[in-house]
Amino acid sequence: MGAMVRSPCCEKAHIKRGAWTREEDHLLIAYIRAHGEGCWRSLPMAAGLLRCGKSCRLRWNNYLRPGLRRGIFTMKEDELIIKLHSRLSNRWSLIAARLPGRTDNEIKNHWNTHVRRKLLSRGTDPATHRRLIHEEKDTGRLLPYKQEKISSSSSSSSNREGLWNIQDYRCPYLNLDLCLSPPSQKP
DNA sequence: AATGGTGCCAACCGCGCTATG
DNA sequence: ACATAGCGCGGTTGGCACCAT
Repeated sequence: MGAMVRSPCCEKAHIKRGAWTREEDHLLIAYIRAHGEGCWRSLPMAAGLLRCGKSCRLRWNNYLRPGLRRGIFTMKEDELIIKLHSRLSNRWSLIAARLPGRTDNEIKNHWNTHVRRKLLSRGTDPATHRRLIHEEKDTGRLLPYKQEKISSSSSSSSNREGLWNIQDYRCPYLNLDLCLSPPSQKP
């Protein structure tokens, strides 16, 4: 069957999946301490783990690697995530690169569970970072911004172009000096 | 106390990109 | 120039913890 373009990431035989145990964590940490991060594919066997390399990499990057700060996101982190998301959209790895100690997975989870709600409660569409509007017929329902609806607002039309209704929600991120290059990139 | 619903997060899946032979 | 392997990313989900009924 030549349609098989890609083999599965792990051999079918005896590969463990699901939550990592303490013992597995210790094996992975010990191996990487001794040998450094290298070839993920060959790591599991060398480290005595019945996992695929991908699973090891994920566990290391998202949970075990040194320098991770886990726990509650601060308000400043939240605001930074919102800023960065407004510029970078769902490019979580780029966002994570600007939040020391946070992983892309963690930020993505945090976004989906907390930040989206926070923005919605502010009347901001989390996908576009634009104002949500109330649909009059459908009481209280928030909809994504539609330009033709804005004329009913009391604000002057001078600010229309930006779609950011600053008197309702001040967007602190319009003048960010951000770029898309990795933060560590040499000038 | 038992059951059903919801929120959360660690981990998985599949795809695209890059390196390598 | 091409095929393949491996890695990294982002979307998605399984299953646990917690809460309401």
